[in-house]
Amino acid sequence: MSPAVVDATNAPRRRQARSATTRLKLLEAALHEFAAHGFEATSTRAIATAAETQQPQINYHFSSKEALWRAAVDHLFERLDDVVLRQVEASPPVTDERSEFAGHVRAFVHAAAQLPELNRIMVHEATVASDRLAWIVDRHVRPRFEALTRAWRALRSKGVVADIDETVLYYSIVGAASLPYVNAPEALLLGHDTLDETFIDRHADALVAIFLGPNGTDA
Amino acid sequence: MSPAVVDATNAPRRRQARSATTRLKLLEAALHEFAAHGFEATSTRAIATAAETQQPQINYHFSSKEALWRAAVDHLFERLDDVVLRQVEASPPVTDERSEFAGHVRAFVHAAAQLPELNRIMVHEATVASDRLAWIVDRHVRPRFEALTRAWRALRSKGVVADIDETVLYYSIVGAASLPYVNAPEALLLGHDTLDETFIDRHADALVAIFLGPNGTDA
DNA sequence: GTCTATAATTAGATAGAC
DNA sequence: GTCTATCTAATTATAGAC
Repeated sequence: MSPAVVDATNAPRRRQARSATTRLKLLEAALHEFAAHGFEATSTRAIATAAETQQPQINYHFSSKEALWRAAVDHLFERLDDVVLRQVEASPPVTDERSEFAGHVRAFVHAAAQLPELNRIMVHEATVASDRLAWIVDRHVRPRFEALTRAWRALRSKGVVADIDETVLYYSIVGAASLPYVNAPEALLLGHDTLDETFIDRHADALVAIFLGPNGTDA
Repeated sequence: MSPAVVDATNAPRRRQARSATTRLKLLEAALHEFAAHGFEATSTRAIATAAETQQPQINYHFSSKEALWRAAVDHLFERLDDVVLRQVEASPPVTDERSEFAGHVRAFVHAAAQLPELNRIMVHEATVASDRLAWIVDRHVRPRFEALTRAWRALRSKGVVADIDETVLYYSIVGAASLPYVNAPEALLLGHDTLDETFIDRHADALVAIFLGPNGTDA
């Protein structure tokens, strides 16, 4: 093939590849900025600069700032499921429901540390009612809330865990598991690196022991 | 006294009283708005409107938006100490260190529910390093962090509580105690009113049981 | 001290060249 | 698809009348 023909056939492909790259870089930059500052306080210019592109690219690829936010949140929850699944699969197989629950608590602690953006975006949004909050709760939070509370109810009715209300338990576990990573910049100022692997392991061990008793991992 | 004399002596006093009222209304409105939206996303116009005054009053009374934020945060931590002290004094007297710690956990849960603005402002600020975060950590967080970790170390060295790292414990307690109230609008969408008194009591009971064992309140 | 008017920046979104 | 230039609206802070 002559160079002219090669150009004619490959140039569109290269453009498509670059477009996909721009889109992904915008998503990643948006996650980081929205998690750090919240939706309103994040400027589309700051996101574009972090993504090494121009501000109007946001409207071209996502039509609006809010559409970019929703795409970034969807992307983030996909990654959460990946991380949790990988963690659960990497742990030794479990025989009973209580150690299965313990495994999920451990997995969620590691995911919260690995994806601090998730719980940061949640607390930025959850402090006031809004269309964005209603959207994220309907689409992502409620199914997870119901899965966790259902599992806890099952353990509770069998009498193998403490007699604690499921909503109390949900918020206590999520709050205890996420705050060290949501507030990592604060912890650093206090002289503690919560993103250190040994901290994360101690944290996961402590939460399993606290919420499921000293033998949380065994039968 | 003639009306003219009364006016001459009382008008300045009335103006001072109105000034103090404007200042206080701005402080309260600022707390509510900053807690809901975070510093950058809160407009001084919204604060002034909520305080039923004009936007330039903020610069007159506090010189800048950031100075208002600092005054509001100082005001908030004063109220936290009030609420915690009142709670601790209202509970039955304690005989040992473990039940004293349990009383403080209970008091903090009630304070977190009564002053959701406190932990909302903390999470809005703590997700990224900034001058405001450094200020609030140095002035308000560090002394409280050190008091709690010191008390836990004492209990731990006596072997009367679980063997959990003090930094892990601090963030787990604060996270578990505050999230239901920080995220109260989210919980409402899930169908749970976390600001209901019976929820708060169940929550406080659960945290004491979880972190201090089933006999947290006894010797 | 309170209030209106406004100055100086910055925001999200769009037009149009390439 | 990418990029520059720009429109409209909203921001914090200030000037000055009362």
